[in-house]
Amino acid sequence: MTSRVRIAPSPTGPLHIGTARTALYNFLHARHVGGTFILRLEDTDQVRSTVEFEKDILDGLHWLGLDWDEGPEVAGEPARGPHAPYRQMERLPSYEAAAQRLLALDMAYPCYCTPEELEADRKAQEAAKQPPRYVGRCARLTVDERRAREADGRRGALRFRVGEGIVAFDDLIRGRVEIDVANLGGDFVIVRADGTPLYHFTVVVDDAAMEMTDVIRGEDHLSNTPKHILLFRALGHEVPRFAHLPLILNPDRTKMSKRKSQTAIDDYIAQGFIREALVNYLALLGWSTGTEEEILPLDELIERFDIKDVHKGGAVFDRERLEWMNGQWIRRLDPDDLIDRLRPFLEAEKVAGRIERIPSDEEVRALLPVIQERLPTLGAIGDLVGFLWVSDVDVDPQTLVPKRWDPPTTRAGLAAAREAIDAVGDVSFEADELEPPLRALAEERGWKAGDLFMAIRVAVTGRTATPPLFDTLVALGRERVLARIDRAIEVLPA
RNA sequence: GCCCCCAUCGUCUAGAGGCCUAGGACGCCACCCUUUCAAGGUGGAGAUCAGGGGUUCGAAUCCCCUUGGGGGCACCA
Repeated sequence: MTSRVRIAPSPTGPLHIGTARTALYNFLHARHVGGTFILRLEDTDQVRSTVEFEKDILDGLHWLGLDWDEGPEVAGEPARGPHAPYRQMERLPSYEAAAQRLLALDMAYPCYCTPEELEADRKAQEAAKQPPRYVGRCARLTVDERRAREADGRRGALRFRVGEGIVAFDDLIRGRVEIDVANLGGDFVIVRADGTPLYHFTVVVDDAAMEMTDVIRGEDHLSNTPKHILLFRALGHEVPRFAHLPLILNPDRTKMSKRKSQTAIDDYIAQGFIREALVNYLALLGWSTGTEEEILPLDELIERFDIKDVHKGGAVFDRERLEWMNGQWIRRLDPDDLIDRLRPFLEAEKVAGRIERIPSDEEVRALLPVIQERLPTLGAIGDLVGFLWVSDVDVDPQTLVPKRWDPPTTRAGLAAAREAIDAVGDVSFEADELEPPLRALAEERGWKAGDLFMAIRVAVTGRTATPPLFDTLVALGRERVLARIDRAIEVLPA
């Protein structure tokens, strides 16, 4: 049978790094083995689920290039795949039917315990240093007793009988795992008193209905797997294979969380990380090719990926390494592509008031040779060359004076440089034409070229670190260079 | 508290009994290149392979124990 895998996010928050990685691994596995990648929305938590988050998650997965073969309808696009709907709140009847079946088989029973009773049980167990578990108060209720409680107006939640014994399975990544049913915490609730189904139940009903063959998910579900296996069996369905991925960790090695790390894919996108880098980085967080290659495009990842090579230990998310990889990928982008991707960031700079005008594609293209290898992220564009698109720059008199120079020398240097630059003229205002006269000037006056260049750099950009000076002067244009040097001379202390 | 999982440089990792006086990458430090900043190049510091027992002629690699870390035990997902 061909392999069927899925990503089943819950729209209770923006697309999370961990969800993205799980989606990626499922996607890589599906594509590698020629299987089917399914997207299912688990929105049964009505309180926390929103359509905004739903859209955010879908957009994020698309952005990453993780396209699914089967999934829910979105924005007018019909659902894809033979198992629609792919949104759990639209599948309520199937959970209801499954619940009725388990009830009829007495594999599940209504539980009328109140939250207070349950809470009291829990406290007592905690005090006795016992693991929390459902005590089974409603497990043996007779039909009459149930009827009496219903007559009292009490609505029962539905609990699944876990029974006893050992549940074992062969995890694709971890090997054989055996868990005693006695450690599951007793009979667990599968349907709330209000009739809405719970995660452990819906996930199994759907995985069964959608014919999933491999369930690839985070290690945090490892301990829950026996519950799922029990449910698959109770439902009379074949149990899929499981693969539990190592967790992505905060620097303190706890499960990656919003509180301690940046977890929203949106934020990475907004900062100018590109999909190739994020995908490449995430793929290598918990898996490796076994070789020393690390810059790998998606098609290459698909070709090399094997679920059996996934690591067992958790991996700390290292933003520095992601940034390095992002730089690697930015350098590999085609000019037109880079220009397109830079545009939203230039617009954002404008909106934020950090630049006054958005440059044309041609302007940006001319800059590419000197900025492409200097961008760790797309968002760094403003910081790098934003001085090009503002009318004036603030020049700090202190930094304007090179370390080995004093104000008078700087004044003389800038004045002489202005003259030399002016002499180059408009027509030949190019890097190759500007450099010789300025070097000659430095030599003639006995200045270190670096000092003279630094004074000019600060005068025209307001900063000490910029792309190569002559390219910068050309990008600025003759008029502005001359004007900015004039202004700089004015701010110099007397 | 109970159950489960995990354990190689600070971090991501290579390593599936001898090729390991443990390799690569990020980060860090030098140097080279160089007008600054990057990029690139070269070199360096950095892991007694968590510790202890076995098995074996031989163990980072296999087994056991200990320790440490993590995850799970909801009418959340």
